[in-house]
Amino acid sequence: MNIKNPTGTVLYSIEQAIKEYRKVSQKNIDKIVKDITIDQCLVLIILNKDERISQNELANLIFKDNASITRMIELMVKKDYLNRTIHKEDRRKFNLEITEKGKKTIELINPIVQVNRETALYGLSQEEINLLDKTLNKIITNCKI
Amino acid sequence: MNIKNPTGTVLYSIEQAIKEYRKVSQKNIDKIVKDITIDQCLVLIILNKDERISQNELANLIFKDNASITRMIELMVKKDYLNRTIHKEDRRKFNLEITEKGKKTIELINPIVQVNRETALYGLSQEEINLLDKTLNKIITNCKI
DNA sequence: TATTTTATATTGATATATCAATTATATTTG
DNA sequence: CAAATATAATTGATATATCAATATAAAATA
Repeated sequence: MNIKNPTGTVLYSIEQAIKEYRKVSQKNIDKIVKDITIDQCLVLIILNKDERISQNELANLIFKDNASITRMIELMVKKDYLNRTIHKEDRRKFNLEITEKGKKTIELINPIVQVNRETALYGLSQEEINLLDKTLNKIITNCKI
Repeated sequence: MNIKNPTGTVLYSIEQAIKEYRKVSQKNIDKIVKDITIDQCLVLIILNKDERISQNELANLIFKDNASITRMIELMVKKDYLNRTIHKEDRRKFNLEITEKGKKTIELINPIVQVNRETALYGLSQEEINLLDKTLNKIITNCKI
């Protein structure tokens, strides 16, 4: 176990890993796009795959509260990354549409995201990654019960 | 790889694991102590081991910004978990002292923290945990470079 | 159909995260 | 020793996290 771990559990290492990853990722994004966070990037990337996704689903996908998503999207609309229009079939919902600026931004950040992931996982074998994922999912299941 | 992973990388699972762990941990703490967060608990636990620690060091240990620590401690003083006095040798620093209420709280939360960790790691072998820690530390090192 | 329940999203309050600028004190260096 | 530099912590501004309460619309049910 790591010396610099004041709790002595691997759960601390999990937190540390994700924090370091987020830090380096944000730093690399900042070099290319000035006014976007990694979570906002993730929103763009997810919407780019399927624009019909609701704010609710989006919140679940990126582990955020509905309230947080509301405010994130507000900002992203203000910064012209997204358009928001009322959903015709279900008037409680909204359509989230990626703007031209949003699309260009996705093009810019896609390679960075790739590099970030490769950087973080450098030197890990596929087997090691699979095992990591498997163990983490055990923990996720344990915590959900 | 997990179906419910929109990014397709294990880094998403890392984030998910720590979020679920924090959620269940906070829920269990709430049952016993009303007005404390898991990060504030961690502050108490760390200070309980060594009260001579500075705010700076504390921030690094729990992956927070100096500014965040300042405000967290402010609150913890207000809620009577900590006392804060000026450091005599270095007048830029402060002594952080756990109050009686803080000490009682530590007694209350210690068993919960244990249970939380056991819950999260239930069914994992020691070997599996060691490997997890090792892999995570590779990622941490990769991101720090 | 009217009422109740559920789902989607917003708002308000408060805490935390992050960055940059600032204050105060210590340490280093010329 | 004086000036420059470094360190510890705070403050301000803005974004995000979280919880509870609310508004609105849709779906279920009596």
